[in-house]
Amino acid sequence: MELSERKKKVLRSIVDLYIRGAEPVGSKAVAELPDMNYSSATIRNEMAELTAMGYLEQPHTSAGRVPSAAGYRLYVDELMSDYRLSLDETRSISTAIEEKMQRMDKLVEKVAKMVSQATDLPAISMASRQGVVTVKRFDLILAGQGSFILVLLLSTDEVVNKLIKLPLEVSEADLKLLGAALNAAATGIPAGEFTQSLFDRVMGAAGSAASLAPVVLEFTLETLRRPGNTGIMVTGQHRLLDQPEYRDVDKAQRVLTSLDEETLANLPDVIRNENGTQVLVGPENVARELKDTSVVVTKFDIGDGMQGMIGVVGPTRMDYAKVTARLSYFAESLSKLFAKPEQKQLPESGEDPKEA
Amino acid sequence: MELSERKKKVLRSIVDLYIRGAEPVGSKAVAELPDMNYSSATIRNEMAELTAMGYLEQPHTSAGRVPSAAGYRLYVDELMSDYRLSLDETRSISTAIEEKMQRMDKLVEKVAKMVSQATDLPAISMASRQGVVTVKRFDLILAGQGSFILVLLLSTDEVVNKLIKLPLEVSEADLKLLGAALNAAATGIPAGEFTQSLFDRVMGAAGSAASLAPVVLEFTLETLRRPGNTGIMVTGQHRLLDQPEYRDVDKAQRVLTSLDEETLANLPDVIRNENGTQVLVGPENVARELKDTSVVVTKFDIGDGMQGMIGVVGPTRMDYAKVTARLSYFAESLSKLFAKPEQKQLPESGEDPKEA
DNA sequence: CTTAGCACTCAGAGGTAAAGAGTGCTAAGA
DNA sequence: TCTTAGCACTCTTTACCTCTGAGTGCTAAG
Repeated sequence: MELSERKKKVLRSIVDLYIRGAEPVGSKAVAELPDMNYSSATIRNEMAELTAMGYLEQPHTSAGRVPSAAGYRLYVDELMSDYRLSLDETRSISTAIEEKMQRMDKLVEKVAKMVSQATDLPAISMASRQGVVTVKRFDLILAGQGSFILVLLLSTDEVVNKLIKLPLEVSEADLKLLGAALNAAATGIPAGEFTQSLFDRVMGAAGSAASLAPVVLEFTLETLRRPGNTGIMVTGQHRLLDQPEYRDVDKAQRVLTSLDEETLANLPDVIRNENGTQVLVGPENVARELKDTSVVVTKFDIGDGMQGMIGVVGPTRMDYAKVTARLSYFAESLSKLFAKPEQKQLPESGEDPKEA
Repeated sequence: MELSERKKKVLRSIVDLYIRGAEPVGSKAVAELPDMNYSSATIRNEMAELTAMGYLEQPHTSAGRVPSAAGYRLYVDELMSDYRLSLDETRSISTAIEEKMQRMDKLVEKVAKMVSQATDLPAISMASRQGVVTVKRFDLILAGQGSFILVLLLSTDEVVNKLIKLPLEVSEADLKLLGAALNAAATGIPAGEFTQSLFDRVMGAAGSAASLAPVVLEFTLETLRRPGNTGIMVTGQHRLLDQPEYRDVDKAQRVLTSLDEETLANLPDVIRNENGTQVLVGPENVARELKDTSVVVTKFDIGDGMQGMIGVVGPTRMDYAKVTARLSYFAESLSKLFAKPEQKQLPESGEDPKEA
């Protein structure tokens, strides 16, 4: 059954008011809104019906109404007015993002921090690699007695390296031989196709350097297999305590705990299919602990088959319009940033360093 | 003035009781302890004196006593009984640490998680490089049209790399030339001595590849300068809310906020000089917000001029004996783990990969 | 269909009294 | 001289009460 225009207006007003005030909304408050041309009694009737229909709830008889999960759902899907970012907001977001940054995952993490700050809520973030990765090129560099550096250039243009120390002498010639063998047999091969026969082939071709091959191949396999996900990061947990609904320590505790743990690990599954910004309202959520908690997440591409996800966790009452707006803007900025890094200065490049 | 044995005993009992109960301790409770052979009145007298001496405090007239900062200090320094880790505890700690791990900082972070779990308190961690770093060796690898990989082997045996993309064609010969120039002029040089004349020298020696030199040198300088610190990580914040003293949301909020922020940035300074496990009691602490909060930290060497730090943050009342024991054990295990990695399997080596 | 009015409900604030914990001091006992 | 029992006193905590105010649902009039 479709809601009347007036009901929608009332519902929207209630959610809006509740978002600001975090307190049950009474008929009078709604009636006093500037563009609400009905008396509180009329509003009361509408509210009674909305309650019967399940869009509103009443904590106790003499309290105002609070939106139910269904109410929020409707609000998010249909009623929510677009929140326009002010010029100031966009500006500060943009300049913050443009800061030169290095590692992709660090960047996403850093952005999450900014999101958390911008929304005054805890933020979650994740960077993940999508699709299959292969090695584009192997390089082996002699690095002294019994040690050499293995450098892998991946199909994603990531560069990965490892210093390998062995209890046996390694010669330049051996490395060359092994390098050639690897580049011939193991480039362009996804982790799934690293079979025994591949190992054999490389070892055969590597001649005197055959004994080095297993170490190298194993590391390579490990690298290719490495789940592309950087794991979910959570930042700004403390901001949750700013929210009136978490003045109750036990509640806050429960939510914070499930944020910290691996509870969020299955979040990606929930989100995977959809694209863009999406809102998970309370009960729809993964963990039981997150009952009156909502999650707003957004996904974005960052090129080279990598994907990022940033999101915000907060009370179901949170200001969806604002949060969604901010989040989308961040995501978009990030996508753009990664889409055309070549337009930047010389020293800019896709990849990066930093080690153990 | 030295305390009488009995006073010490009373003080220790009070701290112990307070650690368990988180509530002011009365004379009766102390008198009822099994090995306390005095009546509550006697204890009361002792307590009055200890209060006068500043080791105890009284929240209000009719409440029991609470240890003052000085009281804790004394407790930690002299009175605390050794907490012996049970076999179970050591075993679970050891096996957890022994898990094969990759990046040093990730490892330290992971250990922090375990510490947090083991102590039921938030944990902080940091990995830092000590002393001056130089480049041991430069390598340049051609990686396609207009791009090459720069690989730096550092004095710490870390390997750092960067994929550099340039809008100009690069030849194998150029790279060789540049590599030679770099290895001749810029190895063994700390960041502080990267002068203009060094730049000039490399560029002069690089001939046709001179144009590539600035990018490479800048990145190198950046790498060497990069503060060795991985930044302080905080895990398990939510556990703070388990502690009765943080049932007050505002308080918890304040502490959590200052944990999250850069407040901890100057913690290293406080700790730098000392070695081993140390306890910072309340007021001694860095941030004002951490007033009735204590920090127990421990530092340990992990070879190659790297140092680690793990610690625990909790109410001043925390169980110092237990926490200190756990922490020391973790630190020791980590030190050992890093001290002799060669005893492990072949593929084990000092360094590692992963990029972004 | 809208609105004014009214009786009713119920959470929360404020105030008071009783209970309970712990103290300091005094005086008696070892 | 040191220890301990006893007691008056202080002060927090808790329970309980009342009162207030917000908000409701219903009814009847416009």
